[in-house]
Amino acid sequence: MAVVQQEPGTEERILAAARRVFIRKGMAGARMQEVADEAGINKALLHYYFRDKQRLFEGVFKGGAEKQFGCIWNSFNDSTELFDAIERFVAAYIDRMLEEPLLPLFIAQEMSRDPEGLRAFVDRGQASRQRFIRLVEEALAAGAIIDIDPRDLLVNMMALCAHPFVARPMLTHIHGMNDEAFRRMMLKRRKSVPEFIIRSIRA
Amino acid sequence: MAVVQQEPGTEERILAAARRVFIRKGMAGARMQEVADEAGINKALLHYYFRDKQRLFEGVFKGGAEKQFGCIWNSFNDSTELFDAIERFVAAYIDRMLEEPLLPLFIAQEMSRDPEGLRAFVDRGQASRQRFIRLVEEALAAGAIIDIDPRDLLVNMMALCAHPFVARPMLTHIHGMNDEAFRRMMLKRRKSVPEFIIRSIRA
DNA sequence: GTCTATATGTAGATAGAC
DNA sequence: GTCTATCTACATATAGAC
Repeated sequence: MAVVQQEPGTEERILAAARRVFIRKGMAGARMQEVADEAGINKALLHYYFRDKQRLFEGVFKGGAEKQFGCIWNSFNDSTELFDAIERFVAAYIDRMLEEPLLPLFIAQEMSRDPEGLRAFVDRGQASRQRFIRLVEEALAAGAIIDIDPRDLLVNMMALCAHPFVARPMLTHIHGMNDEAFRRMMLKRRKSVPEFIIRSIRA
Repeated sequence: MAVVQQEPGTEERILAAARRVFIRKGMAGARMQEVADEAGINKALLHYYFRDKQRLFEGVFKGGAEKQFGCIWNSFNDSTELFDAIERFVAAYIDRMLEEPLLPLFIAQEMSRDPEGLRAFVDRGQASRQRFIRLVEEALAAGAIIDIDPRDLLVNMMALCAHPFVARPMLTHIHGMNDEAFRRMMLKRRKSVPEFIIRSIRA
């Protein structure tokens, strides 16, 4: 069976458009008309493919945890040592979010609106978090780091990665940055954040 | 003129109710009906006091930067030395947000929706940020800290304070915390975060 | 599958009595 | 100043032709 570069079908165009609109405006702010426009169709057809707004939302994000964050959680599987794991995690997180800078704020928003709903995003990473905690315990046993709660450390790592994206409008305004300058700042942080963390926990 | 404990008037009840609803649901998700209900009045009266939703929103948050974040920015004015400033800032930030845990996410959300709108929240802190940067430069000149971009340091401080509130639904679910457990965690971070930062930058 | 046209529901806003 | 009732606008959703 020959695999050719397909024109994206209507359903895929809808999903892609809906994804962009939902992430930009959130569930509450998104408009079916806007999705239809971006997909190059009309509202009726949108409802033909996805009966209502809720189902469209789920169609876009259900089971998508793997695609959204898989590469980030998996970064823990590539490491056998804590400092290396930290470097890889931060790099994976920032690289992923540079592709879709509005994602962190969107996830936070929707988890706050409907805590049950996007739970899949969280549960998926359970195994990887366990693995991370073990790396911390091993580093502690080896005398490589000071005594620190692994969960606190993970919170700090995610905070240092995610916050600049969440607070992006504030930061860009304060420092008079454009999109390109923001990108450069995040690429610098890709190196400086692991250093910041490791300096803090090294024994 | 005797100052007595007044029953809150209608306008104040509206402002308080609107504030709660806006912060809980965001501008897009908030409903005038819900505000009216919480204020114990009807929609018509709401429009009598504030012509439309936009004006109600501005009535609640315009010029409120001082009330929202004043105590946080001012924390820099109490210190003559960097490490002390960091401790006070983190404590002030976390204490303030424990009073109103949804505020960080709300601000991020609305700044993203309308970057011009809540700019006052940002500009207000300009002088305090300058003061902080000077403290960093002095500490650097005194050989107390390693070479670090003061702006990056400030971003890290805000990240470590704000992120747990932004990601609160995720964290509470992952760790199976209730509200009280979350509060305890943040009170612990009130001490551990400054230590984390200072360990990282100390020369 | 895709469209035009329309129905239904809901939220914001106003009119007018008291 | 506060209410009931109503209007208008808009967003979601459906009917039905092609």
